[in-house]
Amino acid sequence: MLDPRFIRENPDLVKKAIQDKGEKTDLDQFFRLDQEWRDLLKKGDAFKHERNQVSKEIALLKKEGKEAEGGIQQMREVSEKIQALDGKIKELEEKRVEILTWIPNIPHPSVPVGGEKETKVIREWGEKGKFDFEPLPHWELGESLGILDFKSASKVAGAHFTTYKGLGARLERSLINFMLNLHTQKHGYIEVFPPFLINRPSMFGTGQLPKLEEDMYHLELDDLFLDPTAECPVTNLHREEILKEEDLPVRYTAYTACFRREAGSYGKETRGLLRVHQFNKVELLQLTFPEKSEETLEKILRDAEEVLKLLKLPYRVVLLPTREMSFASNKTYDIEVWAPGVKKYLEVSSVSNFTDFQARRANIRFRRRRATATEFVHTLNGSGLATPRTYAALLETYQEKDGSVVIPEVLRPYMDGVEKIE
RNA sequence: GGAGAGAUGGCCGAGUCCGGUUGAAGGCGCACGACUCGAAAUCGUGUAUCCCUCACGGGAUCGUGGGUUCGAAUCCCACUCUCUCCGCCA
Repeated sequence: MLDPRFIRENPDLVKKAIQDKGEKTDLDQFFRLDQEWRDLLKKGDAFKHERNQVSKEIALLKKEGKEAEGGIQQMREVSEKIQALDGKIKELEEKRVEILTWIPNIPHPSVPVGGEKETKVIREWGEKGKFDFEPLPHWELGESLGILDFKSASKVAGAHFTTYKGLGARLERSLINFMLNLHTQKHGYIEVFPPFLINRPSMFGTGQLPKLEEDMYHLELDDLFLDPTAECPVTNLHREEILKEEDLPVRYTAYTACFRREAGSYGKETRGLLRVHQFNKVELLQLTFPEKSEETLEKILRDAEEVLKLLKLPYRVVLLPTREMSFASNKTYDIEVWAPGVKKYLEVSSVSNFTDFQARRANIRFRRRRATATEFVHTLNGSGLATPRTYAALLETYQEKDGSVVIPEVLRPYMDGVEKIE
């Protein structure tokens, strides 16, 4: 959510952001409602002031045992007016906030304007391996090795789910542990293990609601959502809080399962592990000072890249253009790992600076030492990393001609020394 | 799921029966100042948030939402959450 005052003062900037992000929010309607709301608010406050004054007088008179019927009569009328006004004010306020929640965050000036074509490659890392045989896609490798089983998963849950088996399950768990250890031990994050079910106010807080309701699994009976990304539960750990200066920056890393309906995203890129309804992800998240968020974005990006470097998986970093980034984001980098079997770069991480957008919705503030005013923190997060596509790239990159897969060295301690799956 | 207790400012905690100068006593914490070579201790002062307004000022908020009333932290209703006990259960 943007600051209404900022919107009033920078209507053109906000309009441009709406346009650049491909949203359709009616800003003029917002201004009409906002003005009307403020006018009525002023009127209502004047009546309330009168009521408060006279009520005090009545209290005094009563205390002295005197008659106060005149004032009471007068206030009866005023109260009716207040009630009528309050009704209208509330209605306007709701409409106003409704529009407010549909205004996206403003993209950073460095973000290219436009759609997918404008995606900018920032850097590439690693040598794409040369194979003296035709590398297989991970689903073929996984099934022939007996470590990935899509059939049994579909029996249990449906299409686009996976069962990991044997050393395959072990490999998945190793990846998660490796990443968590890296981020907690080398990068200074505190590990958290949050709930996987999330309530409506929290989902609003991080900006998934109202826009993405259809993309999430929802438990109707309890009105809870299945965690689509650890960003949701972890950011909301601090919802409605005022942090102290010394609490910042807050750095969390969290493993969670992630659940996404992926409604409407059929087509290509859906085979094997490329697009699944349930996956594992280790997330990096920071709450920080407004003046620090830009450098923090770069830091989180590096922390996430480190995972691929250690796994020795070639990747590239891209800067998303305005239409590709999320509603709440100010600037987003994607990390894409090279998967030689499917011969594609696969998105394994999305690293975003949300500036104060989520903090305002979730009401996460901080106070500087010696300051009286509160400020909104800046929230940032990035996957560090999502496992399915990392797993896919790993199988495809480390495959041998005989269909076996070598375990990257950094993972071997987590695999009890297993060097190869065959 | 059943029974009971509770939800008040950064924290603890009065006030709620008997509605009225209570945005809220007291304490802790924190900030500033005095004392001190410095510190501790002590003393003094200050210390919720949000909204409207250029400002003066005004309004709102005592878990959330309704209601009663001229007036609600205080009365009524619903809901949410926390704690204790019982039941059930991975």
